[in-house]
Amino acid sequence: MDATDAQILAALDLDARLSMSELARLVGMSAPSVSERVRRLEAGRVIRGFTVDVDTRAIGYQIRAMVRIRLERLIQERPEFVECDKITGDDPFLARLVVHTIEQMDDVLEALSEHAVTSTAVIKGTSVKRRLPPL
Amino acid sequence: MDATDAQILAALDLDARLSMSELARLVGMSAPSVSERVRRLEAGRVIRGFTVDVDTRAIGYQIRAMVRIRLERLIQERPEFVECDKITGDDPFLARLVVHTIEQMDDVLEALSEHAVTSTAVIKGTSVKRRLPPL
DNA sequence: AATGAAAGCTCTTAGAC
DNA sequence: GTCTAAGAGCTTTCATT
Repeated sequence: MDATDAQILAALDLDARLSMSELARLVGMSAPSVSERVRRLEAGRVIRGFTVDVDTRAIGYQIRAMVRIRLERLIQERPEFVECDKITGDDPFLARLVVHTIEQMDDVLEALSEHAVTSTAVIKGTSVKRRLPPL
Repeated sequence: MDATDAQILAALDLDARLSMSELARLVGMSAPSVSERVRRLEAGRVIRGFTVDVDTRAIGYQIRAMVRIRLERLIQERPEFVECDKITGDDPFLARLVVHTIEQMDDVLEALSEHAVTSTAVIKGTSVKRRLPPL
C-alpha cells in the first residue's frame, strides 16, 4: 500500500467501473502496471470486491430502519435485513432493515417480537454517504 | 424494472466489474441490450454508482464502532466516520467509526465529548454482509 | 516493479426488425 | 426494445529495463 495504491482505491471508490486505461491516466502510469496493482490489491484482500450502489427507494423500498435485537438467526433469515453487525451492549446485533411501507415494517417487527425484544430507529435521512477513511 | 433488470442488479452486486458481454451471457441477451439496460438503470437513478469494497482492517483500521450523537457537523468533519444516518430517537445521528487503535477511538470520542454526549458500541463482527433486498 | 508493442477481446454505434 | 455487424478502444501478454 503506497500512495499510488491509495489513489487507485480512492478512484475506484468513486467509480468502480473505471477502465484500467482511465485509471492509468489518473495515476500517471501505464495500463498494465495499474492492472497488476489492482490484481495485487485483490489478492492481498485489501479489495474484497466491487459492488453496485442501488437506491432501494427507487425500487419501491420507501422505509429504512436500524433494529437492535438479541437473536442473529432471525436477521439472517429475513432478506429485508440488508446488513447486520455484532456489537457490544445489551442487544448484541444491530441490523439495517429495508421495507416498502410502515405496515410491512410492523409485520416484520411483530414477527420478530415473538422470539426476541427489538428496539427500532427509523432512518430519516443520510448525513454522510459511505466513504473510505483516510488512506 | 423487470426480471432481467433484477438479474442485472443481482449480478452487479456480486461483481460490479463484470463486462457487458459476461453480463449478457448471464441474462441471455446481447451485449448492446444489456449495456442499454444498465445505462437506463443509471439514468433512472436506480443505480447510484459503482464502488469498491475495501477491507479497512487490511489497511490498518483494526477497530470499528457505531456512535450515536446529537451533532451532525462533528461527524461530517471527521473522516474517520465513514457513514452517518439521521434517525429517530434522542440522539439523532448514528455513525460508523473506523480507527487504527482503541487509543485513537478514545481520542476521537474525547474530542467529540467537548461538544456533545455520545454513546458508542464497538463492532465485534459482521453477521450479515451488505446485500440487496428482494428484487 | 514498470514500460511499450502487439494480439485478442470487448464495447459501442449503426442500421434493421 | 432487441438484434447483428463492424470499427474503435481496451486488456493482457511478453520481452525489456
